[in-house]
Amino acid sequence: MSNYDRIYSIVSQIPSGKVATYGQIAELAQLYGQARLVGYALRRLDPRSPVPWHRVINAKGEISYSALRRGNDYQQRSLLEAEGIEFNRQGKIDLQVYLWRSSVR
DNA sequence: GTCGTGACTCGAT
DNA sequence: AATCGAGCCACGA
Repeated sequence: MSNYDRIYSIVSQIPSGKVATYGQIAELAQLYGQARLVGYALRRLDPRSPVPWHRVINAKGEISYSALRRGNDYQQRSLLEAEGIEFNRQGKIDLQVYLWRSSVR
């Protein structure tokens, strides 16, 4: 089982209406300290993949932008809002409210 | 096999 | 509050 497989399976567990950070996913995938790898894995994911990639954000509660995504980041925000997640004035998500607390560990 | 890169994070400026 | 630099290491060319 590759690291990517673990990452995808964990991301798939995030419930609708909640979000998780890259670092959090890394920990759950037993890849502590390798948050970058999580982003790496999601980058090669297709936008129409079954994995809810849009529920993964950075530690600051913001959407991580990348030139390589070309507009998909805007779509991410729409998807999250459609699930009831709110963005504050600075385009940030309140992690205290929306962060996913995984039962597994 | 080597090398550059990065949807990140954290602590220090 | 905004920026910077270093750390992390699997992946793909």
